[in-house]
Amino acid sequence: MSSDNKQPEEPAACGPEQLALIRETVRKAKVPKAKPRTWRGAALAKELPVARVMVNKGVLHLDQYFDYAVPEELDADAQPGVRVRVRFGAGGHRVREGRREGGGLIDGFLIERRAESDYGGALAALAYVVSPEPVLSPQMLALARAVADRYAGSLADVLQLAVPPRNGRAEAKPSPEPLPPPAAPEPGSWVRYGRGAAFLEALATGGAPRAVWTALPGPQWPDELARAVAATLASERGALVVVPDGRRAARVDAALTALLGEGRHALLTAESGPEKRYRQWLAVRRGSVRAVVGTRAAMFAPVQDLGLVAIWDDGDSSHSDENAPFPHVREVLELRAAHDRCGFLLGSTSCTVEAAQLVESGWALPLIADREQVRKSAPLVRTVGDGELARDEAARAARLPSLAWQTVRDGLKSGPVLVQVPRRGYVPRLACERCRTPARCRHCAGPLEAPDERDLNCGWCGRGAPDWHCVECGSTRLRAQIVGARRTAEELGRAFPAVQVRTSGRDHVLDSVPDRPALVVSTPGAEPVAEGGYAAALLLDGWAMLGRPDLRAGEDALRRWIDAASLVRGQSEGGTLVVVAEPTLRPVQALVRWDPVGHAQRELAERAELGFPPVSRMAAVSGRAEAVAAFVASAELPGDTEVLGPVPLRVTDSGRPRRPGDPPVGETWERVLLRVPPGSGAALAAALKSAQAARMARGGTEQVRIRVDPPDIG
DNA sequence: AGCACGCCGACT
DNA sequence: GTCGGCGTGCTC
Repeated sequence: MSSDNKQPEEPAACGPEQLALIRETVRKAKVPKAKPRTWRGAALAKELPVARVMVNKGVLHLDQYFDYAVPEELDADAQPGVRVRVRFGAGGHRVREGRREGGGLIDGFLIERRAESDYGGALAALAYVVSPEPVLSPQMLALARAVADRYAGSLADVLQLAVPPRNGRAEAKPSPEPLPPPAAPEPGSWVRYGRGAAFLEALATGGAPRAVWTALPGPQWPDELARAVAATLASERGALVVVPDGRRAARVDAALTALLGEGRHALLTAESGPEKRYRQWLAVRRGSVRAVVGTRAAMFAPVQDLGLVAIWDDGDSSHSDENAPFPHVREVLELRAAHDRCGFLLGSTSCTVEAAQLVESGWALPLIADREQVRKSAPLVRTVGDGELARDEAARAARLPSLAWQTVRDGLKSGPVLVQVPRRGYVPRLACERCRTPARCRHCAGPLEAPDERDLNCGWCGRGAPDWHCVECGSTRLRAQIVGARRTAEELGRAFPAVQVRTSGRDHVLDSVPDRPALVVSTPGAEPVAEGGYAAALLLDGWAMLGRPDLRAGEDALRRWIDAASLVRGQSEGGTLVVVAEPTLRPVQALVRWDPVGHAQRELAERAELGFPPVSRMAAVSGRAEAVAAFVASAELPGDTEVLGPVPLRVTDSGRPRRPGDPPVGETWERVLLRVPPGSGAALAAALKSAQAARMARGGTEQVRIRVDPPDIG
């Protein structure tokens, strides 16, 4: 019985639940076009008595709507976008003690009101409207659908990411009155970039410019982002900035407050609790606040009259959502820019291949500074190669080249010195022993792996490579680099006993260090900011970074080096950086020349040649062997799809905690990679989605996971 | 996923 | 005759 329910589940004696009774009698009689039956004793809404509802029931139904009748008493509240609860499930037919039973109450979103339904049967009624707050706007629905399509995922999954859980207390509070738009800001340090001021001007006058911005090293970028936001607000439109972590969100937040004062922007991060977060989200949706800065989940923030979407540091892996269908912030913001016809700004001190592709395709314009500006803000970069290290007797003993010793010693005279060591657990990729060219499969160009000492096979298609030889130099010997950087850092500390050694890493991250001599040992991404800039920096074991079995190894290494190098004083102030890595390698050269864009462009050209993402698009299908095989066979893949594999799915790091997406304990899984040429990505996603839907409809109980743009392809 | 309906074998 | 096995299919 429902008498103890707090929610208005059974609104009235002859409320919607009674309607189901009649439904029993009508059920067998097929009525071709179903106007909702005018059930005895139950008044329906006079206008548009049908509610189309997106039912929140996991993967089961892929993007299917269900029609419900709207009882008269819910007519006013049952507007498009509100949360509703409905009875759903086969149990709904059973009647006991004059009451409809079974078919539990589940959540849904009211998508639209209609005059009639195309469903053949009789409609159940909405149980109740959770709250009249329209949390799902038509634009957000369209965006969520586009994201679901792009990633072969379900709309329900995307909506789960896009609309935060309700909090009644937050909803009851009225949002503050919106402040008037600010005046257009001065360009500030944007003048350092060729078209920087013009970009702001375009935003301020209601335009929708799109740019890939290669930011100069230094602390100005939060202020520059804030000015782009302010310019957009000045045009009476909203703006959204997504950054990788709370630390950087706080910096942009501070810059916005400095520029605009309080009340014009919201900070949406996971750090504030659910109530506060939902309150801010509502303030944004209701139009009280027109600018948002936040982390990943903020990519769906319901900013009204969107004029600008911006992402900072798109190469950072936290821009990839951890939940199905694993959308990436950059891709979602691209979709938003296209849907809302708004401006787009991708900023980074480095450059991803995807960003280079946006420029190359002409979709976005580059915002770059001239070489003179770069020289002013970046340190002097010097390299020590492996060969040099081998020749240097002293270096071999101490495992550190003399140039590095010198640089540290000199640096410590005038300030802190940063030592970047790679994180533990990097599994290096196989490469030619002589020239370090990565070992690739002759058939599909996937990465070669050596599961045991003697066998060599491809990590993508699984074919063996018994007679491998290097395509560049002909050598037949492979090598995998062993890392000893942590120890090197310890030795360094012993070598300078008078100097304080501080560490920053995964477990505890230092925010900043004071401006006095100290050795600061840090893993990539955890580098503290030095108040006056580091006097020098040492980047150790570039090999470990470059040798990771990942398509992005080079790009990631360069990004992390640039991040560290950005904390060092410019070369005009004596800032020096030494990187221990082969100077002939592309990412190393790019660091020396401080040319992340050139690096990404060359990488892009190579990917196009080899048929790698993002030029081609890939999707991974994983599950038990038979399930994967059956799935791939049943999918009507585009004609130009290449099927690579299957290969056994290995969990590389046996000690690491289990993650969602890992196979269930005790099961052995396989993975197939699907690859399509440019232009067929949407067709591939659509094929995968409909194959998955068909499988579900057939009652496929076994798990088959689909991931478009898989992150971990050697 | 649940959950009911349905169409075959051992029981009062 | 009818109780109940779980194979199939539906949920507005």
